[in-house]
Amino acid sequence: MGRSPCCEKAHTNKGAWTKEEDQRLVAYIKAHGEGCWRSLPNAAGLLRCGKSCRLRWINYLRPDLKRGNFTEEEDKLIIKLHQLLGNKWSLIAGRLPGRTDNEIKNYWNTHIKRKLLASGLDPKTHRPLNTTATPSARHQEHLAHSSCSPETSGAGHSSDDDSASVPHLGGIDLNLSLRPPSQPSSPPPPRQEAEATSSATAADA
DNA sequence: AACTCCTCCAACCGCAATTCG
DNA sequence: CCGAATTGCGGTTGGAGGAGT
Repeated sequence: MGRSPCCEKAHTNKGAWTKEEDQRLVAYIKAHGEGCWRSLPNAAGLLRCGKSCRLRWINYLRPDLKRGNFTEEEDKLIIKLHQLLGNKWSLIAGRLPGRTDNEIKNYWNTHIKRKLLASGLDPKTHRPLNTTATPSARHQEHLAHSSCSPETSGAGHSSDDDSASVPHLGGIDLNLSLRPPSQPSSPPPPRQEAEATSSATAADA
């Protein structure tokens, strides 16, 4: 139809963002607000596709981003939320003010995953690993060494049978109005779920 | 001191969901 | 109501920096 396609424009930059690009993007969004990513690059004088601009803003330039190390509480919260929601990073991020889905995803893959592995838990299921099925002993050993703090082995869990129970994190109110993924009672209304999350997010800010 | 391997983070890619003409 | 365009999400990759040999 009359609409032009997303980001197949001839000259769009890729790769790392320059300071100038960042400045342009920030300045534009400050002046005009978020949204309309499709037309933003043109309007802001950026040779990027809208997708790229959105990602850069969400993950890096937004002023309300926390950035920096995750606290022990955030750590536990992520584990618990992942236990409930699975790889729904955007939902998890919705419960962690100042954190982005990408950041949490990275943090999960680099730190938490191995933390769980080191303590003998399957990061996917949050259940004890079948030690006989160890795929790579060397890797495992590596993981065990690298980021295994003393309290790790007991960190976010008590036993396997609590894997589905709603957490009672010390001091952290999850306030989840979400269903665990293992509840197929109704066909997925995905985006609404996200909204419910974000509205709940305000509560723990 | 130089080289190699490993880790981490930012960004890209493709797909699914939602919105709009 | 249908189909195309746009947005958002999750998985994956590439490169920079650091640690170890």
